[in-house]
Amino acid sequence: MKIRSRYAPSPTGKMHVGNLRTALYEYLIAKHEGGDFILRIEDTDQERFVEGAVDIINRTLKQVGIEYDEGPDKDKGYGPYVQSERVKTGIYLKYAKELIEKGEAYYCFCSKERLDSLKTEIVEGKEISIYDKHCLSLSKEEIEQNLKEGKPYVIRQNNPQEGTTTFHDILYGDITVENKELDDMILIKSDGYPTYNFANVVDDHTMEITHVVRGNEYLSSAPKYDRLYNAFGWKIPTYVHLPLITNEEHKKLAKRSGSSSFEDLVEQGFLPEAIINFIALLGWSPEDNNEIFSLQELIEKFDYRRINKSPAVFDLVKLRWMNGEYIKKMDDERYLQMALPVVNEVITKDLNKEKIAMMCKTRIEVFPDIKDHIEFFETLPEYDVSMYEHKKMKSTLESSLEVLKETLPMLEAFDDYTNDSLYALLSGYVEGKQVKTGFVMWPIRTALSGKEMTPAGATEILEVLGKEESLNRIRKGIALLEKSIG
RNA sequence: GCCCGGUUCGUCUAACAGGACAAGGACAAAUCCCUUUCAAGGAUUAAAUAGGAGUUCGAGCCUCCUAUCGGGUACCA
Repeated sequence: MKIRSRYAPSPTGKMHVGNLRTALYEYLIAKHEGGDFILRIEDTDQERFVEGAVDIINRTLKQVGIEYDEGPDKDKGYGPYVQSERVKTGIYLKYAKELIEKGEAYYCFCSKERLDSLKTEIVEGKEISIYDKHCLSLSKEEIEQNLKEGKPYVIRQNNPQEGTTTFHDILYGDITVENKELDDMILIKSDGYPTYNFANVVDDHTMEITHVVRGNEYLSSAPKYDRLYNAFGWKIPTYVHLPLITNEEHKKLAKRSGSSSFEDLVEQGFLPEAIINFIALLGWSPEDNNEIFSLQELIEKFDYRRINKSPAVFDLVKLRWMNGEYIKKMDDERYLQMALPVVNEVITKDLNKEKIAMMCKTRIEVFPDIKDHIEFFETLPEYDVSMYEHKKMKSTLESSLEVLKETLPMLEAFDDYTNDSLYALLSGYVEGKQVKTGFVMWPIRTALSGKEMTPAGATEILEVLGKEESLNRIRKGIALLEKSIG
């Protein structure tokens, strides 16, 4: 049978990485076996609906390269694909009534006040309430009467007080619960909209969904789903409940953490393909030891039976590393396209920006990292004279001063400020002096940059800075050293 | 409270259906090589089966208890 998987987000705001992972896994499961991936918008909660959230979903999927076979704008006969539109077709009410007839559901006219009075205990700030099946005992006449009067009602699932229900999850195996633990959850709300729980079951069935991937938080309500499916006599889809993603403190990744949504990450300079790659590995691993995968490779390798069931910490450090790997592999054209804007933010002088950008390619993990690397090109920072001392280079204040003083006239007399020529020039000096290259390069680089580390060597910096600015900086270095030595 | 889950190096994880006392890989860390500084690249090191019982010839894999983390207990999804 052809796999039909679905991603069914609620348009309530940003795309949380947990949701993205769900979408990705749904997509991979389907595509791995040539199935269809469907997008369905679950907007049954009008209160939480956020304007523009659907756009975010669409944009995100597009950016990461997940294409759906069916969706709101791609009806293949199972539409509509937006639940609020499905409500208008009367589909949910129809099925709810069917359940009532079967005795698996019932009308409930209880007022909010009565419901509140049921809330007996308060544990850790949470109110515990169990519906007492009050309205189950209503007679047919009473129900008719209430309905006729237009009394607001909801439709609740009628769960038995005895026996057990077992449902099956691909990862967690069989989970059995006592039926008395199953509350009579609401299927149809008083505004006529179905609850998520009910809409989900109806839609998954009518859309012939074969595989359902969702967060762990639904594990508890899963048995109730099974009862619904069984009541209708429908085939239960394959369920895959995913472990949650936590932060470093092993707490649920909060919306506010600043890096919990796809957009946040993109804003921080992460590449969509790196994010997808990283997220795929949160709870799943391939058979071999590879870690870098394109979406296409993921499709080929993904086997949902290899999903892990323990919670995963969202490790930003590793994501940064992975992003760096992607940057290194990027072709130069695309790299420059993304790097140049950052360079331009920092460098206003007329310098070779492309060259500057390219220097950073193997040194950054995220594009904004470029800034710190290149600021010295724009302005020479104040630096401490002690920076001229370097054990490994055998560089001291005195030796640095000597090197700078001796190379200055050479550089003044030289006009071909290109890396190779400059390197040849200074190499000549190095040879004549019988010292290590670094012994000469260190003080020059220091004078040019005022930094302990730079994305390029001395001669490259000379080239980019140009003759005039370079000489100025070296003279400044000499002055600093002379003043310090006294 | 009640119900349901999870627990392998600091982190992500591997270990075929319980079978080798070096429990593998990656990130991070440390050391070394290379080097025109720092990276990159190469090499190496340290680091884990939550605790306790039990089943078994044999347990990270099975059972129970404890601890701990999480989820649910909504006219939210």
